Amino acid sequence: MIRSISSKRQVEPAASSGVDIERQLHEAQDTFIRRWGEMGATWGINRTMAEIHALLYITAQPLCTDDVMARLHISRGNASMSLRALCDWGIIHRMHRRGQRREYFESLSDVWEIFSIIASERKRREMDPVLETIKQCQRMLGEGQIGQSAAQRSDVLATRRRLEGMEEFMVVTNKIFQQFVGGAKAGLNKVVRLLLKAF
Amino acid sequence: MIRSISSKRQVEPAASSGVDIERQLHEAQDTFIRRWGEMGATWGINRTMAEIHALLYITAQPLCTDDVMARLHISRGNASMSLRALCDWGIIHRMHRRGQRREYFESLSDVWEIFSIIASERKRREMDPVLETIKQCQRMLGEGQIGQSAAQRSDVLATRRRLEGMEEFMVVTNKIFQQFVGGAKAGLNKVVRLLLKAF
DNA sequence: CCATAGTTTCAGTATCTACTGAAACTATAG
DNA sequence: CTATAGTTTCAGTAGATACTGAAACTATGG
Repeated sequence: MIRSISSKRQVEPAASSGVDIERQLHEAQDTFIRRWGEMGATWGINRTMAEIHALLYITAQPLCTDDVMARLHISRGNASMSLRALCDWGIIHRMHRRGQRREYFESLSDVWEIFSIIASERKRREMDPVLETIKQCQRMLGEGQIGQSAAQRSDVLATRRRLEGMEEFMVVTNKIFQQFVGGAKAGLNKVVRLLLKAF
Repeated sequence: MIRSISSKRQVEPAASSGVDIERQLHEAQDTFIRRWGEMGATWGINRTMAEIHALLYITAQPLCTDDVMARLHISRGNASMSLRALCDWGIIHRMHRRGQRREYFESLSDVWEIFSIIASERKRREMDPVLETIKQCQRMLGEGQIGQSAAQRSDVLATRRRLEGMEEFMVVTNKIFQQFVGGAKAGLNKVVRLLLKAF
């Protein structure tokens, strides 16, 4: 019996059925989706949102809310809200099919664009507040440091220098970042072109 | 009464006491530490570790475990383990003071170096596995796609194209990244110099 | 070998975030 | 207006992570 199965495989190497192919495609997609979700989770994007996006990206087809629910085993509320959030970010789009009331969603196809959107959002929400805090700290240390002991003076100076170091780093990083992001929207960007030329 | 207070301030503008200065420094440092901890949390570095590092960075002084515990109100176990983890990462160092058995810790002072260490670690833990998964998916779709319907063939091809798009993006991003990181260790790096020249 | 400083482990707990399932609400076609 | 598709809200809960406090363990100086 075992032999007959394996011999069958040998006889019909190219005859994998349509069902097999579909299952294989499905499995490959799920592998990608799962990994993408895990990565998203450690990047401050919640797992489900990352998975929905991965699904739309990898299938390269418009799917409706029920498709997403079924494929990822999530509730209607979750699917609906997550899809809306992804639309708000602009990394997926709503799509109508004429003659159908039902709405479909599809992912942007350009990875550079997707990442530039995500990255800009993260910069705004995470880098900018830190820069603001650094400035605030600098203001707090800018006033009234006359008359203290030498030791205190040097402590204040040391902290100020550290704040400056951090500020400089973030400002420069932001500049690089904006080049990367701004350029990405116009296809292969300036930074990339420069780098590929240079190395 | 109110007037007398304000006039006193005018008369002695430079006479803020040593205690005031210390409190002010302390507050500014805490502000930074808190914000840094929040940022770390959304970046996959846990809040306490980020705070410990922020403390050592911003005070610019070697502190011992008990200092850290007291300043951040955390338990001995937590402090000890987090300090060890930071040492393992290499963004803080142990330091001995002669004649004392007690160990002190101090932060690297170069922000570029700190970030290149953190970033490399994140790349290794998060980007690399994704690249690996993409390759795995490609292998899964590389075999046995003969004999299926035209629709199935096109689905498989579409998914393959998406995998390729993602792979290309990650490979290029990794290259940029390594330049950034590798160069950072040698002070202002190649990427930065290129960019500052170009823009 | 003892005393002490320091480190690691761990069970229990607190905290946080995301998710479900249901209900309420809104929009549209007929 | 009614039926239906679709969206939003929310209370309760599940699951994950990180933290504490204590105990066990390790290393070192004397």
